[in-house]
Amino acid sequence: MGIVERRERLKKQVRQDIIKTAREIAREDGWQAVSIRKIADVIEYSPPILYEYFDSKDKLLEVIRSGGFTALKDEFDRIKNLYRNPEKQLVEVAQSIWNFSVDQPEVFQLMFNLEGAFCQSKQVYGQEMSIQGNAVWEMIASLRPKAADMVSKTYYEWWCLTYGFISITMITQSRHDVAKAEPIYMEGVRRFIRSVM
Amino acid sequence: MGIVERRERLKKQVRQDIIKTAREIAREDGWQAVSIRKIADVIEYSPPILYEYFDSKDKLLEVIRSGGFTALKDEFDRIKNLYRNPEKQLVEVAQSIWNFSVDQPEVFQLMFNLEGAFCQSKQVYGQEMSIQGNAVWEMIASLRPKAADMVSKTYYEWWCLTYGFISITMITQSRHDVAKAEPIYMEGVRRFIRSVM
DNA sequence: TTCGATTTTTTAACAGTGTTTGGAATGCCT
DNA sequence: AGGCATTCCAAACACTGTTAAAAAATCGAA
Repeated sequence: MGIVERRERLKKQVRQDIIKTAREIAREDGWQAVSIRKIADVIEYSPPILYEYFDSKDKLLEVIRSGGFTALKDEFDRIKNLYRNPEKQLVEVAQSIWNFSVDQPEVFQLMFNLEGAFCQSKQVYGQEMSIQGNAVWEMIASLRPKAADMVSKTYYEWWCLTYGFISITMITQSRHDVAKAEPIYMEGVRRFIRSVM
Repeated sequence: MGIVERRERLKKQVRQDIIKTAREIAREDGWQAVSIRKIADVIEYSPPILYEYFDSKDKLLEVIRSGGFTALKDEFDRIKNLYRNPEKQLVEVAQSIWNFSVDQPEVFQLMFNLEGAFCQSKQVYGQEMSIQGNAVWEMIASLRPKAADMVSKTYYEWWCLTYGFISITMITQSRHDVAKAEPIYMEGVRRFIRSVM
């Protein structure tokens, strides 16, 4: 029965190759340049093969986007368990989002449909960044006793601040000047945290 | 010589029709759905005609984007001349950006390559939102005597805050809930202004 | 091994995209 | 009316995502 297993492994490998190739092209030339045929070229298959692994191009993008949200979420949970101080937690979270956007800009772009990236599935951020069971929401809640409504409002503001900094930096700054913007971002985050404590 | 003038007028009219149609399609079905052939269909010309007015689709988008930045800039200048108090000026500016993003979301999306909109020309925000002669920069500068570096930093933070709020709202909230987010945005703006005064 | 069946892969096509070219139709002036 | 210039479009090219059918490869059993 080793044959079947080997096939399974191969299938998973090809699937991962497709995702990896899509991301590589996107990182190199932008999501605009990612096409089924180009991916097929790289993985050395004919274009229709991709539809054995993903229902459509949009579904492929959705998987990559979803993977990004999951990775971030896991990171937030890890941080929540690692530190006790909610202020420290939030600073670490902010830093991890920043690092994520620097290390995997193409995934970040896809997650928020930036720079020509376009994935239809709307519900993702709604789900992934929703209030229920959200680590960051709970961190903000434990900063200071507050009503749930106020926490949600602060959480919303937190996201706007973070997202604004990162995407404006990503859009306007060259890859070289991004490092210069980081301390401004982190300072803004710290000031924000202190303002709601 | 009235014939030549009539032709000129007609040409300008067609040019405006192209822009208007592109925006209408974008507003209705998103920038992803905007195509040369669809525009040609609406203005009742064949596709090649569009290239008499714009060198490429990207140039057409660039004109629309540029128009958005110019409109905002003019509005900022108007506000600067209208009010004396820099705090009031900035609040008005914030309000006008918000209104702009609500009234002409498709232009806002194109200006920042949001939601699948994609216009190559990178230099635009660099120019339009640059420091030199920028009304908002000067408003921030006159809030409190500060070194130019500090003003630029605050200006950067200002843009991140504004952009973050508007685009996160645009992305996550349904058209119906946008109004609910506005006071949160304006409150954030006021708090920001006070924090740098 | 060889034949038949099943699975895997590809070729070819369709409809759509941006863009260019050649020529046809139109209107203008002499 | 004839010649000229302009305006305009049909057709084509190279792409895109996607699908149907044919081909190729694989496997199981005789």
